Amino acid sequence: MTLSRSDRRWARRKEARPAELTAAALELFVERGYSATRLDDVAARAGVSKGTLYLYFSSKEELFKAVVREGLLPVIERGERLSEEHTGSAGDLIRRLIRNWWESVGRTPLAGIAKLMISESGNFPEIAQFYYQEVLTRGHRLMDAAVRRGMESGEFRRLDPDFAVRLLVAPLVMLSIWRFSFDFCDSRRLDPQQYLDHHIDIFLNGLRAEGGKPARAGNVVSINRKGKNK
Amino acid sequence: MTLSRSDRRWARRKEARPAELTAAALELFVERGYSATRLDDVAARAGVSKGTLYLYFSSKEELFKAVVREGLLPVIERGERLSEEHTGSAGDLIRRLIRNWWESVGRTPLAGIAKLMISESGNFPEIAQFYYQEVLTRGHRLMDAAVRRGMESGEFRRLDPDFAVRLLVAPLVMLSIWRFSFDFCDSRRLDPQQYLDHHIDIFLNGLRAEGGKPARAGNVVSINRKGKNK
Amino acid sequence: MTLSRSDRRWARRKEARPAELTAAALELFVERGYSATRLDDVAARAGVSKGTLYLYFSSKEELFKAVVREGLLPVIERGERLSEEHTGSAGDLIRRLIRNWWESVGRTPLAGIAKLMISESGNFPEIAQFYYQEVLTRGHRLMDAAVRRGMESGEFRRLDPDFAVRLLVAPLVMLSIWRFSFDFCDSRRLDPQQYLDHHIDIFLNGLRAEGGKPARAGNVVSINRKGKNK
Amino acid sequence: MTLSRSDRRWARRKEARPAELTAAALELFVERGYSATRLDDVAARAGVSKGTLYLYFSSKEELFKAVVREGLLPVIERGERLSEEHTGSAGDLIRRLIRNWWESVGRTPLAGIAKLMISESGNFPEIAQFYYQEVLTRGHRLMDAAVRRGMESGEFRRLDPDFAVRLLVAPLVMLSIWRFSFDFCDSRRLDPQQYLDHHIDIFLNGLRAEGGKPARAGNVVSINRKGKNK
DNA sequence: TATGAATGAGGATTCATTCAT
DNA sequence: TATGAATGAATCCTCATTCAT
Repeated sequence: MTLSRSDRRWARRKEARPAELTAAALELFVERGYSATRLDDVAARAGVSKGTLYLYFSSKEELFKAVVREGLLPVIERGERLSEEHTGSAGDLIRRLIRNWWESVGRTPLAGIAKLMISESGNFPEIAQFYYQEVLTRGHRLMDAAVRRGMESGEFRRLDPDFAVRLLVAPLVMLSIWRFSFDFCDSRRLDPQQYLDHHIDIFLNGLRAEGGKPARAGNVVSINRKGKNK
Repeated sequence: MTLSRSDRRWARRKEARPAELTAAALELFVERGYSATRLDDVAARAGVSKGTLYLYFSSKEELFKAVVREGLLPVIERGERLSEEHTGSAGDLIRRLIRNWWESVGRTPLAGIAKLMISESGNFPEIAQFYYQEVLTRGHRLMDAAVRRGMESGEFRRLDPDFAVRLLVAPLVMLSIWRFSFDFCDSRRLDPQQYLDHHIDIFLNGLRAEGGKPARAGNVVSINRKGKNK
Repeated sequence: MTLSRSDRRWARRKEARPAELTAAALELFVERGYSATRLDDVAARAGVSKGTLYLYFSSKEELFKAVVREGLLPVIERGERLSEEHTGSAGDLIRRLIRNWWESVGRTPLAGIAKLMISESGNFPEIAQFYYQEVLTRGHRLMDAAVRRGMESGEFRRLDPDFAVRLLVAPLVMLSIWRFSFDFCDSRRLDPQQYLDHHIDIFLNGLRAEGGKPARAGNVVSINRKGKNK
Repeated sequence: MTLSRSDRRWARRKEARPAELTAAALELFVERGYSATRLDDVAARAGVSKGTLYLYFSSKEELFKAVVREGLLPVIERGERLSEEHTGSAGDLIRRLIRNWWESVGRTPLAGIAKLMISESGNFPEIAQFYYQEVLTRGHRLMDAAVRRGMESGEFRRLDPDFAVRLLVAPLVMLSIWRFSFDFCDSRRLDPQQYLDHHIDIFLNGLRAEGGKPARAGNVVSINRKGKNK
C-alpha cells in the first residue's frame, strides 16, 4: 500500500509535532522560567491549540523533562566523538572542543538549557541530577582528558585538573547564560567569538608550563580597540 | 517623647521586620524562583502571617524589588571603597578584590541574587537593567581599573580589557550560581577557596607580560592530590 | 440491486453497530454514571474509534437516550404479552410475572438501566419522565391488574393496590440496583433466586385473605441454613 | 481572655462552615451526581466563593468523603441505641425501628445519601465498602436481631433471616431513592407514611406464624380509596 | 464508513490580594 | 500592628465535538 503525497505530509507533520512543541517550550521556559510559562503560550508559539500539547505530553512537567532530555542527547553524543579522533597538542584539542561546543550548542537555542537548569534545579532535583551527570560531568570528562594530556606531556603546568577544568568551562557556561539574561541590557552586545578567543588565550597561557611557547588564539588583539572603554 | 526600654526593643524589632522578610524571601526566591515561591511560604519562613507581608510590601513584585535592592546596596557600597585605598601591583589588587568579594558577597546569601537575577531577568527587565548597571557594570569598573593599571604598568599583556574583565569575573559568578544549583549534586562539594586560588593563578599567569615573574596564589598545589581524579 | 453474500454480512454488521455501541455505553454508564463516562472509553469498549460514535449518534446525550430507549422497548413489549394470556390464581400470575421479569430483565444487563435512571433522573428530567411513564407505570399496571384480580376474587385482602404494587416491585428494583452497586462488597453474594422466592413467599402471604391457604414459593426453606447467620 | 460578642460570632461561623458546605454539597451531589456537580455551584449554594471550599476540603473527592462520613455517623449512632432498650413483640420492635428510621433519616436530606452511594459506588469503591459495612451491615444487624427474636419466640415463621431482613429493608431504601429520583414525575406524590404502613402490614403478616393474630399497621385502609386507581 | 489529530469551552485547583476583626 | 478567612482571577488539564484524510 502506497501513501499519497498528502498522507505523507500528514504523517511527517505528526512526527514533527513533538519537536516543534519542545522547541517552542524551550524558548519560553528559557525566557520566563518554568512556572511563569503558560502552556497556552507554548501552544500558541508552536501554532497549535492548548489541547494539542496534551496529545504529546501528559503534563507540564513531562513537557519540561522532554525539553531537557531532547535538548541534551544530541549535545552529549556529538561531544563525545571529538576527543578520541584527535592528534596534536592539548592546546589544539581544547581549542577544537570549545569551537565545537560553540557551533553545536553555544550559538544554538540549546544553550538556553544551561540557564533553564540553573533556574529550575531546586524545583526538579532529579532532572538537575540527570543534567549534572549526563551533561556537566560528561563535558568535564572531555575537557579533563585534554587538560591531563597537556599536563602529562609537559605542555601545561601541573595544577589540580578538576579546578582547571571548572575554570575552563565556567566562561563557556557564562556565555550561554549571558545570551539569555543580560545581553539585552548591553548596548554593545557581547561578541562571543572574541570572548572565546580571549578565554582560550588567557587560559592556555595561564596553564602553560614555564619555558613553553606562548599560546595565542586567532582573533585576540593586543591593543584596546577604540570605543571599548566604558 | 522618650521611649521606654521595652518600647525601644519593640521598635527595633519593628524596624528589623522588613529585613527579616526580605531575608526569608531571598532564600525562597533563590531556591525556587520568583513565580514558584508562594507568599505563604515566605511568611511562614519569616514566622509571620501572610497578611503581615502586605503591611510592609504592597505586592509580590515590590517584595522582589526590595529583595534585590536591599541585597545589592551593601555590595555596591562596600566594593567601591576598595580600589582607591590601594597601593601595590595590579595582581595584588585583583587578589584583594576577589577576596573581598568572597567575604562580603560570595560566601553570604547575597550570592544567590546572581542566580535570581539570571533566572528572572526576562520577567523583570527593568530590574535586570538596574542590576546590570548598578552591580555588574560597577563591579566591572572596579576590575577594569585594576586590569588597566596592570597593562599600563607593563605587568600584564595588552589585551582587550573588557574581555579580560569578563573572563576575570565569569568564574566568580559561576561560583555563586553553583552553590545554589548543582552543588548538591556533587558528592565532593566544590571547595570555593581553592577554586578561587586556582582562578587567580591561571588568570594572572595568563595575563602576565612575557618575561614577568610568575604569579602564584597561596593555596594552589602543583600536583594532583589524591582522590581528585575522576 | 442485489447484494452479494459478503455485502450482506457487511450490511448486517453495519446494522449491528449501533447496538454494539449502545451495549458498550450501557455498561459504562451503569458502572460510572453518565458524566463520568468518557466517549473515548465507550468507543474503546466497542472496539471502534471515537469518531465512529458520531456517525451513529449526534451527541453524548443522544447516545444516552438511545441507550435508554433501546434498553426499554423490548422490556415493555415482552411484559405486556404476559398478563392477558393468563388463567389461574392471582398469586400464580404474580409468580410468573416476577419470573419473567427476572429472565428478560433482572438477570440481563438491562437491569442496569434502573440504576442509571435513578442516578441521572435529575440531569435528564424528560428521559426520567419517559422512563417513568413507559416503564415504571406500565410495569405497575401489569402488577396492578394481578393484584386487583386477587382482591376481587377474594384471594387477597383489600389493601390499597397502589401501595401493594409498589411494595411488590420495590424488592425487584432493589435487586437490580444491588447487582450494580454493593454486591461486590458482599463476600457472600446475594442469591437472586432465593431472594425472589422469599419475596414472593412473604408478599403473597402478607396479602393473603384470612382463611385462604398459605402461599409458598418453591425454594423457600423454613429453617435457618447453616452459615447464613451473621 | 474573654471573647467579645463579635469574636464569638466569627468563631461560631468558622466552626459551622464545614457543615454548611457539606450540606450544600450533599444536596447537589444527590441531585446531579458527583461528576456533574461543579464546585462553583456548591460554593454558590453555600453562599461562599469557590476558593473558600478549599480552605476546608483539599479536593472535590475529600469533600465527597466528608459528605458521606458526616451524613452517616449520626445515623449509625442513633440507630444503635434503639434495639436494646426494647421490650415487647418483635413486630412492635420492627415498627419502631422503621418509624425511627423515617424520622431520623428517611424524611431528612440524609436519605439522599442512599441514592448518592448507589450512583457512585463504582467510582468510589472504598467509600462504597465503608458505607456497606458501617451503614448497611449495621442496619441489617439491627433488623436481624428483631427478626430473629420473632422467629425464636414463635411470633414469626422460620425463614432465612438474611433474606427476610433484605426484604424488610428494600422498601425503605426504595422510598429514600424515590424521593430523589422519580417522585417529581408522579403527579400524586407518594405518601411515605402510608407506604411505610402498608409495608409493615404486608411484611409482618407475611412473616406471621400460622395461627398467630393478624398484624395491622395503624393507617392501612382495607378498601381502595377513590382516586387511587390508575 | 472509519479514523484519530486537533480544537477550545469548561471545570478543578492555586495563590496573590483584601479586609474584618 | 497582626491575623487569617475570604475572594476570584489565572492556570492546568479534560473531554465532547469537529474535520481532514
